[in-house]
Amino acid sequence: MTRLAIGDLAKATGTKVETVRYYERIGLLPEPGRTAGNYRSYDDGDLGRLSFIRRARDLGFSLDQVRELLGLADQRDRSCEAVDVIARQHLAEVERKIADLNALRDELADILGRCRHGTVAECRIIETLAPAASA
Amino acid sequence: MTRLAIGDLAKATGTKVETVRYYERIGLLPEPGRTAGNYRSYDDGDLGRLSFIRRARDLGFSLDQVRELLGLADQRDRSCEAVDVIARQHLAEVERKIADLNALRDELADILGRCRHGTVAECRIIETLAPAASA
DNA sequence: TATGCACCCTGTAGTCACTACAGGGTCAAG
DNA sequence: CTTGACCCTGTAGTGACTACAGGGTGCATA
Repeated sequence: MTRLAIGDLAKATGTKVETVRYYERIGLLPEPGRTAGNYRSYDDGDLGRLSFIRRARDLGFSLDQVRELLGLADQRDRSCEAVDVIARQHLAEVERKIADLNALRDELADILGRCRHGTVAECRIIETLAPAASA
Repeated sequence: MTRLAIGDLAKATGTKVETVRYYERIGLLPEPGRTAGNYRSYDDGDLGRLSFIRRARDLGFSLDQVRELLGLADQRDRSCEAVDVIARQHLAEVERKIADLNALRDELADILGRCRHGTVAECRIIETLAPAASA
């Protein structure tokens, strides 16, 4: 039975120590056992759970979504439909963000393309930002 | 000479009243004059400045970048190179975010495509999240 | 005149997901 | 026996707002 200190757990999952304690504080990780010297002591189950959390975070799921996914992952006999729904919602959200950013990029590129590199007074970028021409 | 109450200014620029006060607090908007009843009183200059801020924010510039752009906009005789640099940096940042999100979308779509809609125990999504199979 | 209502004021705390201290304790190596 | 790496708790900061609580102002209507 492997016992891990918080630093080992953090390193094994690419997490900062403070973040591990933060996840514990918000109830995402269970309170681990303690050593005689009051150090947190983790096992393989904790390692798996934290890996799950980090992987889901890397995929852009919010901590609330991660919490739901963790809850679902434990009910092994249930249908995985709820899991699918969360992932699908997240995908839709990502696609919306991409569309927004694409529009933004086009607008920025357009503005930049019109800059003639003169003085601020005749700068198209500033002009675009201040539509009504004021101070 | 038009005099605007904070609510009018907010409405005219599509801003919330609290946000206007927040911009004042962080020094992005100057402290306006006050009426006898201690209400903030704005003029056209304030309207122009807030419009500028909102437009820049809509284009995704950070408040620090907005602060710089506002400072530059006032130096009408300077070269607009610094303006161009800020905008170019922002464009690069937006393009980086788009690339990241595209990669994320592909990964999510891939995971979702592998879901066979059975039980959680055999769910590909959960499996993908927990690479080492633990609880 | 009273009263209702929309608007305004200040100050503080909450959001999200961490991150960064300050000020201390523990433990193994040299 | 001391040095250094690690650990502990608790609090405050990040960005860009947003949301109260608890009060004051100003105008129209009954």
